[in-house]
Amino acid sequence: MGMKKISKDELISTSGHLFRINGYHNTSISDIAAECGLSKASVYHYTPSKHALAEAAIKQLHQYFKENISAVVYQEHLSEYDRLVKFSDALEKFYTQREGGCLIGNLALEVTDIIPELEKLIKNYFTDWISAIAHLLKKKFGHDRAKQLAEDAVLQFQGAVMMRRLYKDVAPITRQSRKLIALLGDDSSVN
Amino acid sequence: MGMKKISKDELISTSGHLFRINGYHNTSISDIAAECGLSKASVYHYTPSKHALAEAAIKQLHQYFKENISAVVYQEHLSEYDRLVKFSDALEKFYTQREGGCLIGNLALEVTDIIPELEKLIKNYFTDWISAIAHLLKKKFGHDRAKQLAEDAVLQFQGAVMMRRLYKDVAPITRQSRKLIALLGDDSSVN
Amino acid sequence: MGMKKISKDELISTSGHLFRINGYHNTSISDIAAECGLSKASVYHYTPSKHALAEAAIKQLHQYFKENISAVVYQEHLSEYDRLVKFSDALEKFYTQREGGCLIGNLALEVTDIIPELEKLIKNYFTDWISAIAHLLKKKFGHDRAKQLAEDAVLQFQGAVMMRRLYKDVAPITRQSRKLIALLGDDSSVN
Amino acid sequence: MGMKKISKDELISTSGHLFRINGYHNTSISDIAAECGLSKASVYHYTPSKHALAEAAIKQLHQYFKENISAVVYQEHLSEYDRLVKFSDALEKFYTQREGGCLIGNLALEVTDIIPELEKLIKNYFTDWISAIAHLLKKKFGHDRAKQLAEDAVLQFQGAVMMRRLYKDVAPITRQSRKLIALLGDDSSVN
DNA sequence: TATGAATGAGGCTTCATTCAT
DNA sequence: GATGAATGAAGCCTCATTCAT
Repeated sequence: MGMKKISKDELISTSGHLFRINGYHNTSISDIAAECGLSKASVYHYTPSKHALAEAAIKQLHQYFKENISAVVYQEHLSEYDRLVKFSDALEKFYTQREGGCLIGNLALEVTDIIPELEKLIKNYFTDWISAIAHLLKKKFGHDRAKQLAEDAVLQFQGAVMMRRLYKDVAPITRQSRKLIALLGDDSSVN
Repeated sequence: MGMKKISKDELISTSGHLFRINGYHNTSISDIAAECGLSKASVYHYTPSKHALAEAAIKQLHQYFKENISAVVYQEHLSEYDRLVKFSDALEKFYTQREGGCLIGNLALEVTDIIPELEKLIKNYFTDWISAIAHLLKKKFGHDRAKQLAEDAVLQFQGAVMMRRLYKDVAPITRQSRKLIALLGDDSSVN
Repeated sequence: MGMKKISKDELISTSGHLFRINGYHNTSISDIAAECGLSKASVYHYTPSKHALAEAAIKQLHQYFKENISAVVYQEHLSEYDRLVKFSDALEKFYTQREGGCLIGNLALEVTDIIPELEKLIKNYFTDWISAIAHLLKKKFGHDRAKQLAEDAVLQFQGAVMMRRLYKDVAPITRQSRKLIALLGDDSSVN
Repeated sequence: MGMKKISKDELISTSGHLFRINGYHNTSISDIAAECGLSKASVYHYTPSKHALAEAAIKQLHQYFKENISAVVYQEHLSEYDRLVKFSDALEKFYTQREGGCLIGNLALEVTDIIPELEKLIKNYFTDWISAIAHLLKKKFGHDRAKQLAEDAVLQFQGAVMMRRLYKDVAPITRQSRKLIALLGDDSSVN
């Protein structure tokens, strides 16, 4: 009883996982503890509260997003189009792989009113996401329109992720990915 | 104490309202009772359980949707375009007026795993919605493509509604409405 | 299930009893429930919190004090001396009968820092007590000195009650009662 | 983390300090550890339990009392009166300086039932205190009356210390000190 | 129909304590 | 000696639900 069973990072990602799949309220500290092979009390060795766990999970995911998904966007040696493709693919893969939708989107709906501190974090995440896309669209569409298109792209992914959860079908996600890429594609028919 | 006469319908819509604004888990029978001017125990004269209340709220909203929003779609004496405009406007108004997002979308995320009976109901709702839109797009786009476009439209509204909740800005909703209409619009440029 | 097992007043006095005997922290809601023949959850049918129970117990005791102990003090048709005797006897009887000391004195030490709302209530109680005694001493000693003597009398009772708890001997209480009466007695030797 | 070397004595006096200010139940081992710059686990290198800490704190204070406060009482080369003045002054200073009342008095109320071993220790402390005072009063008042007066003096200090805690005013303490001295004062009038 | 009373189950959190390093 | 990790037990409180009136 002194050998680490898990790291704080693992606790947070496990919590995030459960929150995403089952929802915040529907995930008890007991569930988290069980999933981690810890006792309930031990969870509190790593975190002061369930709220804090949600907060940490959001931050962790945001960090992951920055490092593994949106980073390409700022690799200025690549063409905007290439960057958009890479970004979009990464996003698609990300949401295609994990069931249960988008942790942050889900938490946005479920706990924003209950844990006001999270609102800012959640907005930060989406704002970053929108900015990343807008950054690539700016040259072609101008600042304002790029912003709008980016916002729409994000909201489409969120909607797609919800549909995927409901219908167990990843097609909508793939489709939004293609629509995003098409924004910088030659021309033609995609809407 | 209250002696307020309320109808079952009012109870259900009040429940739906609270579920939408505060979430399912974050709305207690007590909250519902208080909002209706009833005692907690009295709520159980109208419904056998909280689950049932969620179920009823979904059905009620679905019904409302059919009667007040999607009905136009099948008024075959109007042009597809006119019907789409009316439908889209109704939808926009619907989501623009009520804060807290989409009851059914929210419930989809929060209670689908916990009350399996609801999954079918929720799917029915979205399927109806998709069908309604697809019905209008069929002639122009063909069955399959219409279905896809309709699904995308729905998912865009859902995403927009989430954004609106987060950023307190209805613009995204309005935008999705216009995009939907543009699908049958004369020419080009909207994506 | 539906027949009253206890009244709110009984719950409060039972709580007060246990707080006085065992202390606030050392009395659990479980203990209170058991003593009342209720389940833990049922306690919350009558009170919103343990804090509130302490608050209510203080108020209840204060009320009892006003109605049954300090009331005599203001029966202006009696001589000051007679009133002091009656008051002092009542006080002696009160503290002699119940083990565990003074609820309010105990709570003053244990929860004042933890439930700041209680501080005012506790002060109110002691201030009333002091005022009652001072009211009787005023004529003989003048306002300021009467106040001091009254404060000392109160503090002596509190100290006596603590000693009684420790040594299981009521003599100190009886002694303080006599000393208080002697303040308006003929003259002589009591200090 | 802290690596602060502290002695067992410091741990005990810090514990006593916290117990006095915040109460026994309201002071956690964590609090004590933090105040000492130790980790929670390290506290257990100095003491086997929280109970033992309370016990040690009482003994430590008792020892302090004997060495620094009551010692004068037995310096038979001084007059009783002079010794009483010195004793009383020391006591007044002692209780005036430290907020939170009397550790031992507080513990008497809060943990006597929960840690029966402490009862004897607490009685010992007060018995020593009473004996010290009685020792000085014996000649003038006779053994029995001296004992009573001493007990009353102690109980008055305890009451005063409680009042001081509640009203943040040291006057009552000072007053009891003067009353004690007056017992051997030349003449009359103090009660 | 309406509701006050009651409750089992469960949720979050704290805490004293142990133990391997 | 010092401490991070872990935990059983317990505490406060909420909640959906039942039932007698």
